[in-house]
Amino acid sequence: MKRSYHHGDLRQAILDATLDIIDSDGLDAVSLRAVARALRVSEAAPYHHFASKQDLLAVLAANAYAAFGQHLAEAISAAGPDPYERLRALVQAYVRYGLESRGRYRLMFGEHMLELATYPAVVAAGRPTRLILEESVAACVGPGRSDSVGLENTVWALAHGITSLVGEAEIPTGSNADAIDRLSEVAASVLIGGIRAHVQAGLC
Amino acid sequence: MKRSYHHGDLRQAILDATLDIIDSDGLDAVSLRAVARALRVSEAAPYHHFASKQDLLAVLAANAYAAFGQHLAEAISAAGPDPYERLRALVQAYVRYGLESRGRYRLMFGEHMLELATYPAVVAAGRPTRLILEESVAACVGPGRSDSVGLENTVWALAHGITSLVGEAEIPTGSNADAIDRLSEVAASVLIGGIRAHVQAGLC
DNA sequence: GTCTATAGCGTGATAGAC
DNA sequence: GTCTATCACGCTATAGAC
Repeated sequence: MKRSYHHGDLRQAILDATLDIIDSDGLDAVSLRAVARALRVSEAAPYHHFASKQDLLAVLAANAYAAFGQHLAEAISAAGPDPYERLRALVQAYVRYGLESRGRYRLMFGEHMLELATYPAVVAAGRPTRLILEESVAACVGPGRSDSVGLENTVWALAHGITSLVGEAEIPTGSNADAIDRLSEVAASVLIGGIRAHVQAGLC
Repeated sequence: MKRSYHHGDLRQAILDATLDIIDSDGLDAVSLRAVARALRVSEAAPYHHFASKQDLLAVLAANAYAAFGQHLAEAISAAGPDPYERLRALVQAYVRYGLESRGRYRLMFGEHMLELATYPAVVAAGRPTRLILEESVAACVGPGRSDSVGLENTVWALAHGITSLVGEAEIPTGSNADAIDRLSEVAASVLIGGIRAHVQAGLC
């Protein structure tokens, strides 16, 4: 019986269906009614598994961090031993992923996160991803340096800024992957040069 | 007669009331019905002056660029003659304004701009603001350099990234203005160091 | 414990009367 | 130029069937 969602299958089916909608039609296309329709279930059914649309998105956002973090970690590993080259690869991979999976990226870092920031589970799930950022920056500035949280946030903000502005078509690239890579490349170079100078000046 | 909106007063009243809502309750609080209620006018009345909510927001977004650009220009002027110090002031002013006027900032650079990017008037209105960015970067790299569009976008992305992440509480600052300024300061320093290195390497 | 049916309310948008 | 319906659709809560 395909539609026997009793015994807990519906919860996972809702998560899967919502992710499908996010990937195919974008984050804004998500509505609990659309999810219910896709699963041929009543409009109220999802509410027995998620108290609100926000709760559902919070779970999905928490899940999404794992895939994102793993993607970044792999890109860093493939970049070799030099910490600055690894940082460059991190920025490049961050932007690429954010634009190729725009729905999921917005799910994790979009404007609705102001409300989702109140979910401890979401915040906790995002921590490993930020740890990758921290480690990447720490590897550049060297051990024993004083806190480099400002640098980490700078790296993050730059990667997020490119992803957002290109994703919103404010920086026009015509979805040209090469143009996006070039922009990431320039940004990463500036970042690396800036961090080098910052470290040499003993500001960190 | 206070409520004689005939003869075109209503259009301006709608623009004013919407901006009031954006400033006081945020961009998400805007609805044409709320605007109509505030003006004690029927729910359908706004539609005779703006074909859709998007059209209304597009007009406001176009208007908002002027104030933002002027704010940035003033901050740059007050920073003295050194182009790098002016760039630092630009970043600082950008982030401050974006967070102090978060509703207006999202109106100009938020996620809904993907749709508004199709409005030629909006794109045109945003150009002067981007010109300020271009000139600020050009003043650093010096005249006669080849195109520095990558650097401009890098500066913009960093400023936008900080504004977004702090605004969405992803980078926690507790609305502490000093913490925000410190972050902008570090980011601007990295940016300046990176651009200097970029220029010295002859990459621009 | 799981799902359906229904209803309340807010929103964007349109048609036709004044 | 404005108003009074009216429709379609979204989120959410509640009552009740199984």
